[in-house]
Amino acid sequence: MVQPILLDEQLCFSIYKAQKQFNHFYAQALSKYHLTYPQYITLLSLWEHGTMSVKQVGQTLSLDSGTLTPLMKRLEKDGWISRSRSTVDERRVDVSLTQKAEDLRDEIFEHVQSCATKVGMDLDEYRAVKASVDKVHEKLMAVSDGDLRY
Amino acid sequence: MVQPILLDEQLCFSIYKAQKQFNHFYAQALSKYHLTYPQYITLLSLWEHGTMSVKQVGQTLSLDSGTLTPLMKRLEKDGWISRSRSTVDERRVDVSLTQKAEDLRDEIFEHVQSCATKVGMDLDEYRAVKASVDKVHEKLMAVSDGDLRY
DNA sequence: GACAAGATAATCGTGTACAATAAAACATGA
DNA sequence: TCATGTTTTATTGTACACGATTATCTTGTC
Repeated sequence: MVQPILLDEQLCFSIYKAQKQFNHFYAQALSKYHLTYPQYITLLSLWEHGTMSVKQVGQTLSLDSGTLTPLMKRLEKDGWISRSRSTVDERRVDVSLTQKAEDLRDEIFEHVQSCATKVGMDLDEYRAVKASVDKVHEKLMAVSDGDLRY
Repeated sequence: MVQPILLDEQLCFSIYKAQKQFNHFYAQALSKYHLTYPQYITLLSLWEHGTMSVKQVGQTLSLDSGTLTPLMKRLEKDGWISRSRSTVDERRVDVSLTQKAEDLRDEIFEHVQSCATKVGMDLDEYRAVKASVDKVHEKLMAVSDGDLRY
Protein backbone atom coordinates (compact mmCIF):
# COMPACT_ATOMS: atom_id res chain seq x y z
CA MET A 1 0.00 0.00 0.00
CA VAL A 2 1.39 3.35 -1.06
CA GLN A 3 0.74 6.37 1.10
CA PRO A 4 -0.72 9.41 -0.64
CA ILE A 5 1.88 12.09 -1.32
CA LEU A 6 0.56 15.27 0.23
CA LEU A 7 1.45 18.40 -1.68
CA ASP A 8 1.80 20.55 1.41
CA GLU A 9 4.45 18.27 2.86
CA GLN A 10 6.75 18.49 -0.11
CA LEU A 11 9.85 20.66 -0.19
CA CYS A 12 9.69 21.07 -3.97
CA PHE A 13 6.24 22.64 -3.64
CA SER A 14 7.42 24.99 -0.89
CA ILE A 15 10.29 26.15 -3.06
CA TYR A 16 8.01 26.38 -6.09
CA LYS A 17 5.68 28.71 -4.20
CA ALA A 18 8.47 30.70 -2.56
CA GLN A 19 10.04 31.31 -5.96
CA LYS A 20 6.75 32.61 -7.34
CA GLN A 21 6.32 34.85 -4.31
CA PHE A 22 9.82 36.25 -4.80
CA ASN A 23 8.87 36.97 -8.38
CA HIS A 24 5.83 38.85 -7.17
CA PHE A 25 7.88 40.72 -4.58
CA TYR A 26 10.39 41.88 -7.19
CA ALA A 27 7.65 42.68 -9.70
CA GLN A 28 6.34 45.21 -7.19
CA ALA A 29 9.72 46.44 -5.99
CA LEU A 30 10.98 46.92 -9.56
CA SER A 31 7.77 48.16 -11.14
CA LYS A 32 8.95 51.78 -11.23
CA TYR A 33 11.88 50.68 -13.37
CA HIS A 34 9.80 48.33 -15.54
CA LEU A 35 12.12 45.44 -14.80
CA THR A 36 11.24 41.79 -14.21
CA TYR A 37 13.20 39.60 -11.83
CA PRO A 38 15.14 37.77 -14.60
CA GLN A 39 15.98 41.13 -16.16
CA TYR A 40 17.10 42.43 -12.77
CA ILE A 41 19.47 39.55 -12.08
CA THR A 42 20.89 39.96 -15.58
CA LEU A 43 21.73 43.57 -14.69
CA LEU A 44 23.07 42.44 -11.30
CA SER A 45 25.46 40.09 -13.04
CA LEU A 46 26.63 42.82 -15.42
CA TRP A 47 27.02 45.34 -12.58
CA GLU A 48 29.10 42.77 -10.79
CA HIS A 49 31.30 41.51 -13.62
CA GLY A 50 31.21 44.22 -16.28
CA THR A 51 30.95 43.52 -20.01
CA MET A 52 30.49 39.83 -20.80
CA SER A 53 29.43 37.58 -23.64
CA VAL A 54 25.94 36.10 -23.67
CA LYS A 55 27.50 32.75 -22.87
CA GLN A 56 29.22 34.11 -19.77
CA VAL A 57 26.07 35.83 -18.53
CA GLY A 58 24.28 32.55 -19.03
CA GLN A 59 26.83 30.76 -16.88
CA THR A 60 26.40 33.19 -14.00
CA LEU A 61 22.62 32.83 -14.15
CA SER A 62 22.25 29.21 -15.25
CA LEU A 63 20.29 30.31 -18.30
CA ASP A 64 20.82 29.49 -21.97
CA SER A 65 20.65 31.69 -25.05
CA GLY A 66 17.09 30.62 -25.82
CA THR A 67 16.07 32.51 -22.70
CA LEU A 68 18.68 35.25 -22.72
CA THR A 69 18.51 36.42 -26.32
CA PRO A 70 14.92 37.70 -26.21
CA LEU A 71 15.41 38.97 -22.64
CA MET A 72 18.53 40.89 -23.69
CA LYS A 73 16.71 42.35 -26.68
CA ARG A 74 14.09 43.74 -24.36
CA LEU A 75 16.76 45.16 -22.05
CA GLU A 76 18.43 46.74 -25.07
CA LYS A 77 15.16 48.20 -26.33
CA ASP A 78 14.58 49.75 -22.92
CA GLY A 79 18.03 51.30 -22.88
CA TRP A 80 19.70 49.22 -20.14
CA ILE A 81 22.33 47.41 -22.19
CA SER A 82 23.97 47.41 -25.60
CA ARG A 83 24.86 44.29 -27.57
CA SER A 84 27.59 43.98 -30.16
CA ARG A 85 29.48 41.23 -31.96
CA SER A 86 32.94 40.79 -30.56
CA THR A 87 35.65 41.93 -32.96
CA VAL A 88 38.03 39.37 -31.48
CA ASP A 89 35.74 36.37 -31.87
CA GLU A 90 32.80 37.02 -34.11
CA ARG A 91 30.80 34.16 -32.69
CA ARG A 92 30.52 36.08 -29.43
CA VAL A 93 28.01 38.79 -28.64
CA ASP A 94 29.30 41.10 -25.94
CA VAL A 95 26.81 42.70 -23.62
CA SER A 96 27.62 45.95 -21.83
CA LEU A 97 25.73 48.34 -19.62
CA THR A 98 24.56 51.72 -20.85
CA GLN A 99 25.14 54.97 -18.98
CA LYS A 100 21.54 54.79 -17.79
CA ALA A 101 22.19 51.42 -16.18
CA GLU A 102 25.38 52.69 -14.52
CA ASP A 103 23.64 55.84 -13.31
CA LEU A 104 20.66 54.02 -11.81
CA ARG A 105 22.70 51.29 -10.17
CA ASP A 106 22.94 52.72 -6.68
CA GLU A 107 19.38 54.04 -6.73
CA ILE A 108 18.03 50.61 -7.64
CA PHE A 109 20.24 48.90 -5.05
CA GLU A 110 18.96 51.22 -2.34
CA HIS A 111 15.35 50.86 -3.39
CA VAL A 112 15.49 47.07 -3.49
CA GLN A 113 17.28 46.99 -0.14
CA SER A 114 14.60 49.19 1.42
CA CYS A 115 11.89 46.87 0.12
CA ALA A 116 13.80 43.82 1.36
CA THR A 117 14.07 45.37 4.79
CA LYS A 118 10.28 45.29 5.06
CA VAL A 119 10.34 41.51 4.80
CA GLY A 120 11.95 41.64 8.22
CA MET A 121 14.27 38.67 8.21
CA ASP A 122 17.01 38.23 10.73
CA LEU A 123 20.41 38.13 9.01
CA ASP A 124 21.54 34.92 10.70
CA GLU A 125 18.26 33.25 9.80
CA TYR A 126 18.56 34.53 6.22
CA ARG A 127 22.00 32.97 5.87
CA ALA A 128 20.89 29.73 7.47
CA VAL A 129 17.96 29.32 5.09
CA LYS A 130 20.13 30.20 2.12
CA ALA A 131 22.80 27.68 3.12
CA SER A 132 20.28 24.90 3.45
CA VAL A 133 18.60 25.72 0.13
CA ASP A 134 22.02 25.77 -1.52
CA LYS A 135 22.68 22.35 -0.07
CA VAL A 136 19.44 21.01 -1.53
CA HIS A 137 20.41 22.52 -4.87
CA GLU A 138 23.76 20.77 -4.79
CA LYS A 139 22.23 17.41 -3.99
CA LEU A 140 19.75 17.83 -6.82
CA MET A 141 22.56 18.75 -9.21
CA ALA A 142 24.50 15.65 -8.20
CA VAL A 143 21.57 13.30 -8.68
CA SER A 144 20.46 14.89 -11.95
CA ASP A 145 23.81 14.16 -13.52
CA GLY A 146 22.90 10.49 -13.19
CA ASP A 147 19.95 8.92 -14.91
CA LEU A 148 16.55 8.87 -13.24
CA ARG A 149 14.68 7.73 -16.30
CA TYR A 150 15.57 4.02 -16.01
CA MET B 1 28.31 54.52 -0.89
CA VAL B 2 26.23 51.51 -1.76
CA GLN B 3 27.78 48.08 -1.58
CA PRO B 4 27.38 45.91 -4.66
CA ILE B 5 24.68 43.28 -4.29
CA LEU B 6 26.30 39.97 -5.04
CA LEU B 7 24.05 37.49 -6.77
CA ASP B 8 25.52 34.48 -5.04
CA GLU B 9 24.72 35.88 -1.61
CA GLN B 10 21.03 36.30 -2.29
CA LEU B 11 18.38 33.94 -1.02
CA CYS B 12 16.03 34.74 -3.90
CA PHE B 13 18.66 33.55 -6.36
CA SER B 14 19.27 30.34 -4.40
CA ILE B 15 15.57 29.61 -4.42
CA TYR B 16 15.31 30.57 -8.09
CA LYS B 17 18.03 28.06 -8.98
CA ALA B 18 16.73 25.35 -6.65
CA GLN B 19 13.28 25.63 -8.22
CA LYS B 20 14.74 25.21 -11.69
CA GLN B 21 16.75 22.21 -10.53
CA PHE B 22 13.64 20.62 -9.04
CA ASN B 23 11.96 21.16 -12.39
CA HIS B 24 14.83 19.36 -14.07
CA PHE B 25 14.73 16.57 -11.51
CA TYR B 26 11.02 15.98 -12.08
CA ALA B 27 11.39 16.32 -15.85
CA GLN B 28 13.69 13.31 -15.71
CA ALA B 29 11.75 11.39 -13.09
CA LEU B 30 8.44 11.89 -14.93
CA SER B 31 9.73 11.59 -18.49
CA LYS B 32 8.39 8.07 -18.90
CA TYR B 33 4.89 9.41 -18.19
CA HIS B 34 5.34 12.54 -20.32
CA LEU B 35 4.39 14.78 -17.42
CA THR B 36 5.85 18.15 -16.46
CA TYR B 37 6.15 19.24 -12.84
CA PRO B 38 3.12 21.61 -12.98
CA GLN B 39 1.10 18.81 -14.57
CA TYR B 40 2.27 16.41 -11.88
CA ILE B 41 1.25 18.65 -8.98
CA THR B 42 -2.11 19.16 -10.66
CA LEU B 43 -2.59 15.40 -10.61
CA LEU B 44 -1.30 15.25 -7.01
CA SER B 45 -3.96 17.73 -6.00
CA LEU B 46 -6.68 15.75 -7.74
CA TRP B 47 -5.45 12.44 -6.28
CA GLU B 48 -5.58 14.08 -2.87
CA HIS B 49 -8.91 15.91 -3.07
CA GLY B 50 -10.85 14.16 -5.84
CA THR B 51 -12.98 15.99 -8.40
CA MET B 52 -12.72 19.77 -8.11
CA SER B 53 -13.49 22.89 -10.10
CA VAL B 54 -10.68 24.68 -11.92
CA LYS B 55 -10.98 27.44 -9.34
CA GLN B 56 -10.44 25.01 -6.47
CA VAL B 57 -7.45 23.36 -8.12
CA GLY B 58 -6.01 26.82 -8.63
CA GLN B 59 -6.37 27.57 -4.94
CA THR B 60 -4.49 24.44 -3.93
CA LEU B 61 -1.66 25.25 -6.36
CA SER B 62 -1.65 29.06 -6.27
CA LEU B 63 -2.26 29.17 -10.00
CA ASP B 64 -4.92 31.02 -11.96
CA SER B 65 -7.03 29.93 -14.90
CA GLY B 66 -4.72 31.59 -17.40
CA THR B 67 -2.17 28.95 -16.44
CA LEU B 68 -4.49 26.07 -15.64
CA THR B 69 -6.82 26.12 -18.63
CA PRO B 70 -4.17 25.30 -21.25
CA LEU B 71 -2.40 22.93 -18.83
CA MET B 72 -5.65 21.07 -18.15
CA LYS B 73 -6.37 20.84 -21.86
CA ARG B 74 -3.03 19.10 -22.34
CA LEU B 75 -3.75 16.73 -19.44
CA GLU B 76 -7.14 15.98 -20.98
CA LYS B 77 -5.63 15.39 -24.42
CA ASP B 78 -3.18 12.92 -22.87
CA GLY B 79 -5.96 11.06 -21.10
CA TRP B 80 -5.21 11.97 -17.47
CA ILE B 81 -8.32 13.99 -16.66
CA SER B 82 -11.74 14.85 -17.99
CA ARG B 83 -13.33 18.30 -17.84
CA SER B 84 -17.04 19.06 -17.80
CA ARG B 85 -19.31 21.98 -17.00
CA SER B 86 -20.96 21.58 -13.65
CA THR B 87 -24.68 20.97 -13.89
CA VAL B 88 -25.20 22.69 -10.53
CA ASP B 89 -23.39 25.91 -11.41
CA GLU B 90 -22.68 26.24 -15.08
CA ARG B 91 -19.88 28.74 -14.51
CA ARG B 92 -17.81 25.96 -12.96
CA VAL B 93 -15.75 23.45 -14.88
CA ASP B 94 -15.27 20.29 -12.86
CA VAL B 95 -12.08 18.34 -13.34
CA SER B 96 -11.92 14.65 -12.55
CA LEU B 97 -9.35 11.92 -12.95
CA THR B 98 -9.64 9.25 -15.63
CA GLN B 99 -9.26 5.54 -14.93
CA LYS B 100 -5.74 5.74 -16.36
CA ALA B 101 -4.81 8.38 -13.77
CA GLU B 102 -6.31 6.28 -10.96
CA ASP B 103 -4.59 3.15 -12.17
CA LEU B 104 -1.15 4.75 -12.49
CA ARG B 105 -1.32 6.59 -9.17
CA ASP B 106 0.57 4.11 -7.02
CA GLU B 107 3.09 3.31 -9.73
CA ILE B 108 3.93 6.99 -10.20
CA PHE B 109 4.11 7.53 -6.44
CA GLU B 110 6.55 4.68 -6.07
CA HIS B 111 8.66 5.73 -9.00
CA VAL B 112 8.93 9.36 -7.82
CA GLN B 113 9.73 8.17 -4.31
CA SER B 114 12.50 5.93 -5.58
CA CYS B 115 13.99 8.84 -7.53
CA ALA B 116 13.69 11.13 -4.50
CA THR B 117 15.53 8.58 -2.40
CA LYS B 118 18.57 9.00 -4.61
CA VAL B 119 18.80 12.66 -3.60
CA GLY B 120 19.77 11.30 -0.22
CA MET B 121 18.34 13.84 2.20
CA ASP B 122 17.94 13.14 5.86
CA LEU B 123 14.27 13.36 6.86
CA ASP B 124 14.87 15.76 9.73
CA GLU B 125 16.97 17.96 7.52
CA TYR B 126 14.29 17.85 4.81
CA ARG B 127 11.65 19.03 7.25
CA ALA B 128 13.90 21.72 8.66
CA VAL B 129 14.62 23.18 5.23
CA LYS B 130 10.97 23.02 4.28
CA ALA B 131 9.89 24.76 7.47
CA SER B 132 12.33 27.60 6.92
CA VAL B 133 11.37 28.04 3.27
CA ASP B 134 7.73 28.09 4.30
CA LYS B 135 8.55 30.81 6.79
CA VAL B 136 10.21 32.90 4.09
CA HIS B 137 7.16 32.39 1.91
CA GLU B 138 4.88 33.62 4.67
CA LYS B 139 6.94 36.73 5.28
CA LEU B 140 6.94 37.49 1.56
CA MET B 141 3.17 37.04 1.43
CA ALA B 142 2.73 39.43 4.32
CA VAL B 143 4.91 42.14 2.83
CA SER B 144 3.46 41.77 -0.66
CA ASP B 145 0.00 42.58 0.60
CA GLY B 146 1.33 46.01 1.39
CA ASP B 147 2.67 48.41 -1.21
CA LEU B 148 6.32 48.31 -2.18
CA ARG B 149 5.95 50.62 -5.14
CA TYR B 150 5.92 53.87 -3.08
C1' DG C 1 45.54 26.34 -47.35
C1' DA C 2 41.74 22.93 -46.71
C1' DC C 3 39.02 20.61 -43.77
C1' DA C 4 37.24 18.48 -39.55
C1' DA C 5 35.97 19.42 -34.88
C1' DG C 6 34.35 22.30 -31.54
C1' DA C 7 32.34 26.71 -29.82
C1' DT C 8 28.79 30.35 -29.85
C1' DA C 9 24.60 32.70 -30.60
C1' DA C 10 20.19 32.72 -32.75
C1' DT C 11 15.90 30.48 -33.83
C1' DC C 12 12.01 27.50 -33.21
C1' DG C 13 8.67 24.76 -30.70
C1' DT C 14 6.45 23.57 -26.41
C1' DG C 15 5.01 24.66 -21.90
C1' DT C 16 4.35 27.43 -18.06
C1' DA C 17 3.05 32.04 -15.43
C1' DC C 18 0.31 36.08 -14.68
C1' DA C 19 -2.22 40.55 -15.53
C1' DA C 20 -6.07 42.25 -17.81
C1' DT C 21 -10.16 41.58 -20.11
C1' DA C 22 -14.28 39.29 -21.73
C1' DA C 23 -18.12 36.37 -21.30
C1' DA C 24 -21.30 33.71 -19.10
C1' DA C 25 -23.95 32.42 -15.10
C1' DC C 26 -25.64 33.06 -10.52
C1' DA C 27 -27.49 35.88 -6.49
C1' DT C 28 -29.78 39.58 -4.55
C1' DG C 29 -32.66 43.33 -3.68
C1' DA C 30 -36.00 46.76 -5.29
C1' DT D 1 -39.28 40.81 -12.91
C1' DC D 2 -35.28 42.73 -13.62
C1' DA D 3 -31.32 45.48 -12.95
C1' DT D 4 -27.03 45.15 -10.58
C1' DG D 5 -23.21 43.20 -8.70
C1' DT D 6 -20.44 38.98 -7.95
C1' DT D 7 -18.40 34.62 -9.21
C1' DT D 8 -16.19 31.62 -12.33
C1' DT D 9 -13.91 30.24 -16.45
C1' DA D 10 -11.86 31.40 -20.84
C1' DT D 11 -9.02 34.33 -23.72
C1' DT D 12 -5.33 37.43 -24.93
C1' DG D 13 -0.84 39.47 -24.55
C1' DT D 14 3.69 39.59 -22.55
C1' DA D 15 7.57 37.28 -20.58
C1' DC D 16 10.28 33.57 -19.18
C1' DA D 17 12.55 28.63 -19.61
C1' DC D 18 14.57 24.93 -22.02
C1' DG D 19 15.51 21.25 -25.61
C1' DA D 20 16.74 20.79 -30.30
C1' DT D 21 18.33 22.62 -34.43
C1' DT D 22 20.74 25.82 -37.44
C1' DA D 23 24.16 29.10 -38.97
C1' DT D 24 28.44 31.02 -38.36
C1' DC D 25 32.86 31.36 -36.72
C1' DT D 26 37.44 29.69 -34.69
C1' DT D 27 40.88 26.44 -34.04
C1' DG D 28 43.56 22.68 -34.67
C1' DT D 29 45.61 19.26 -37.90
C1' DC D 30 47.30 17.70 -41.80
